[in-house]
Amino acid sequence: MAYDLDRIDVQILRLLQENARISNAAIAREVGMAPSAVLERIRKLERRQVILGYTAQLNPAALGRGLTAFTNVRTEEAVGATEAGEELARLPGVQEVHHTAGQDCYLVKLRVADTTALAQLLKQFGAVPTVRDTRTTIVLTTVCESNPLPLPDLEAGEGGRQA
Amino acid sequence: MAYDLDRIDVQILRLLQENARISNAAIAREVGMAPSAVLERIRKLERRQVILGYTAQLNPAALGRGLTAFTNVRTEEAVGATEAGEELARLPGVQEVHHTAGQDCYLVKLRVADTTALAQLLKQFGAVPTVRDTRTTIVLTTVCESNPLPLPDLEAGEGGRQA
DNA sequence: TATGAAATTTACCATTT
DNA sequence: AAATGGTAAATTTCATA
Repeated sequence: MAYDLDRIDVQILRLLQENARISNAAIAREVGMAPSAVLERIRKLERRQVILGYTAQLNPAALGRGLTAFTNVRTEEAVGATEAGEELARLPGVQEVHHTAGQDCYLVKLRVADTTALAQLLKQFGAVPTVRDTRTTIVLTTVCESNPLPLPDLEAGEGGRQA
Repeated sequence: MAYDLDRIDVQILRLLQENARISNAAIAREVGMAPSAVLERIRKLERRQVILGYTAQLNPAALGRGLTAFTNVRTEEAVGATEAGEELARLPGVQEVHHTAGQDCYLVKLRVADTTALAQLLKQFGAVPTVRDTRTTIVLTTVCESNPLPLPDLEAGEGGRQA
């Protein structure tokens, strides 16, 4: 159930991960197939949610969100509940919310303009029910973000055909 | 210098962030402009690095990387140095590397298959010069990832025309 | 910077193998 | 599943405003 991808699927994924705006025809040339066949594979990958979507990577600093931070949010939620996390995720500037093992904690990735905006956002965190406290780590420099996901390198099939 | 974007640029960015594979023509229809004008704006946004690229969002679990973790890596580097971070960033499975304030620390986002693969990757971290120790937090569930970056809502210009 | 027209390329769909 | 072929649509360049 995990992945029934063949070599061509992986090639297509690699190309799309590298440049999501590449044309179908260009993909077809790269993989040595007819464009219609490539299109059908892409549609299938989308349908099976191997591809979740396509997005432009925007420069946060150019858009007035030059400050990145990670905040650990401790809550008093029941075990396994994620209501607080979902509420945090709705606040503008919150980019990721992960529920972590260890303490009853969320790890939240933030994009804000400056420390003033950070303070305002953290204040909003405090207003979310069950939030007990927060601990924030400010990012000084980002060495790398959005490294590509390593793709399996298959010689041929991988277990079988695709559905 | 930060952003000389007008309302139409922001509209274009919003559409591309939502679906990077949207056609030029569709963008043009949405913003009420000729496709050629939209194309030129996109090229300019790319040139000015407001748009950094376009990427497919892939499902890590479907690609055999169902385990997400964040690792704090403490190093003995000189202040401001990022060689260790750059080396960490080259290891397959490392998706982000941020240099953080507070301790001499990197915060690293990982995508691995399972705890065995995690152990192997952390062992590689230990082999990087100046790395002193690591502390890893495992993600149980991800409430949200890749929330869109909030875009400025401009009524008209914002300071002036674009370069 | 925007438009509109023209040439090229692409996407899409029905059909065949 | 993949290729083919035909039509509509989109991309891109360029002249012009």
